[in-house]
Amino acid sequence: MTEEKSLNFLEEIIEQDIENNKHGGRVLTRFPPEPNGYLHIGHAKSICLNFGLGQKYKGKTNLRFDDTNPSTEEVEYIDSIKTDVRWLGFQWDQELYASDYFEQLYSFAVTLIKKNLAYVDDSTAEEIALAKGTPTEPGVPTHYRARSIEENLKLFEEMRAGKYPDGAKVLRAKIDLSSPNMHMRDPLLYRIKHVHHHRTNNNWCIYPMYDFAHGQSDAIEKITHSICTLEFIPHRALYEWFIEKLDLFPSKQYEFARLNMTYTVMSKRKLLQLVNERHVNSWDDPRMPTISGLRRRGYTPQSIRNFCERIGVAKRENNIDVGLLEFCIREDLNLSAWRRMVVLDPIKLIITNYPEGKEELLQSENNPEAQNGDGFRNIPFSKTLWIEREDFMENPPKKFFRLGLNLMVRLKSAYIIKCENFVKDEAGNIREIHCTYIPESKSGNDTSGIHVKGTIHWVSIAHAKTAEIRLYDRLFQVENPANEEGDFKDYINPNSLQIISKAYIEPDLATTNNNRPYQFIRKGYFVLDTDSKPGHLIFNRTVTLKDTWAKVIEKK
RNA sequence: UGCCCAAUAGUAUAAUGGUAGUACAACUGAUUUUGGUUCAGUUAGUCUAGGUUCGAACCCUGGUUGGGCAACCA
Repeated sequence: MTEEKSLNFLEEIIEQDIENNKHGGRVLTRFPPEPNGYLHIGHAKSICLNFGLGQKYKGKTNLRFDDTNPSTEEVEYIDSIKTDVRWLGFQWDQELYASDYFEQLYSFAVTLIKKNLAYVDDSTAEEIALAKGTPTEPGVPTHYRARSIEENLKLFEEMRAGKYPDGAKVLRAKIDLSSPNMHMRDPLLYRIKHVHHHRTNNNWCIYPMYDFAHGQSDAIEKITHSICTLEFIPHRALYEWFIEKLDLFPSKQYEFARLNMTYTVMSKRKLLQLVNERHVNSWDDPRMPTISGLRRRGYTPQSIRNFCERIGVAKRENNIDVGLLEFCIREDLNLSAWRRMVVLDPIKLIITNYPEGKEELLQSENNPEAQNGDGFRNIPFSKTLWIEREDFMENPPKKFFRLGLNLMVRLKSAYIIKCENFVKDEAGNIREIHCTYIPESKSGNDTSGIHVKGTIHWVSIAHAKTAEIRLYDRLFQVENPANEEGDFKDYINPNSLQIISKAYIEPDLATTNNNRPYQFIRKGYFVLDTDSKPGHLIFNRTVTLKDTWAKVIEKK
């Protein structure tokens, strides 16, 4: 295989396996979420990895819900996970559930008991934890470890039959209480939980633990490459132990480093806290790193897939610059977003030599980056306009290519104007800017011979419509909130959401009613929010444009 | 003071015993009716000490640093 791009370590393993005709060259991966929360950008990395490997090596990928803990899992999460995976652009081969295998897993457990490799332990959770020892001291057996096979068989059956209350007994593997790997010190296989399960209802009151369910589920499905995150490395020995002792299909587990990203948190627990404690409005709040949040924010599946491709895959702990994600969405939107003019912070501009009552319809391209231009729309022009307050300065610094006394700029798709005067109120605030325009400088038909450095956006006051605009910024003020002293929530950015209730938009934009991304010229990329209604448009800012001028100003 | 994993520019990620490369970020400049885009360029890296070798980011040993492991969570 002659690839220009180098392979990541998983691709290397798979290509070697294919070369050695392992599993007849077959590749089958799986994405195994637990349905107890919403998917986030870190899951996107795993999804792109698993489905991507399946595609690349002409294999398949299953979606398997790891639903072995009914006390935290809900159908709501299953639906959102399926929606998010599909939205990202992936198609699973089979939709499966670990709970589909409960009967089979039970018989696996019986097999282990019969081989004297598992036993029922009546100790409490605390007693078991204590008897396990510590990483530096070996564990000791509880006296239940010596139970006979017959007794274990009987007790385990009674556990299933519901004879015992929650916590009364557990089934444990009998491995090695002095293993340096804590996970091999007689790990728990089954616990009693008299809880309704969203798929098996009340059929079961004992549920398998992750370690006893995951690997066997992989084996049952004949998964060839079971890819998980680094924290499961110590579980691998157990994973292989079960497969060996039960003589199952030899699925192999491989581990990669999970995604971390600057200025956000990624653990389900922390995200749940942000929602429950109302630091954000919902799981799909556009400030959340959840897939649903990113979607609502205006991120495209393509941009997220590109991001996951660019960050790579390795075994090293990482903290990816959120700037890379922002680069990926700008890159994508630059090619597709229609340009529109919107004034967020308005100030009135009067063109003194433009006839009162005159109107012109000016043409402007929807997207200068699209090969064919993607068409045009008309924009009404008149004597009085809204422009951005920050595009005028009373005392402009050098290289300020915008408006100031006697300075000239072009009004995008319209005329070149020159600032002649401005009006202040008693408080000293600038209320109006007075300009003259140059009739020969009309866009597309400019015979004036004048060249100006700056171009600014505008909206005709008489024709402007309004919309609510929600400006988002990073949710946290520090790069790695989870690693800071104290509570991560102390580092929440108080200005992560700024609402502009009344921005002026060009009339064409007021008719939008779809998910099309827009670039508000010179301001950023925006998309209609799900709260938006025909009479009350709401736009979310997906990301700002790169702003080198802001950087220059900041330095001064 | 046990076991396991990792260590390459600011952030990620390649180079698999033979020229340390790519992307983002940063910085210059050109182009531009978006201070956007595009284009050209610059800065900047092998944790450390030994060893093997003609030759080491890569192999070996010790150390250092970071991370993980003792849930009836996954």
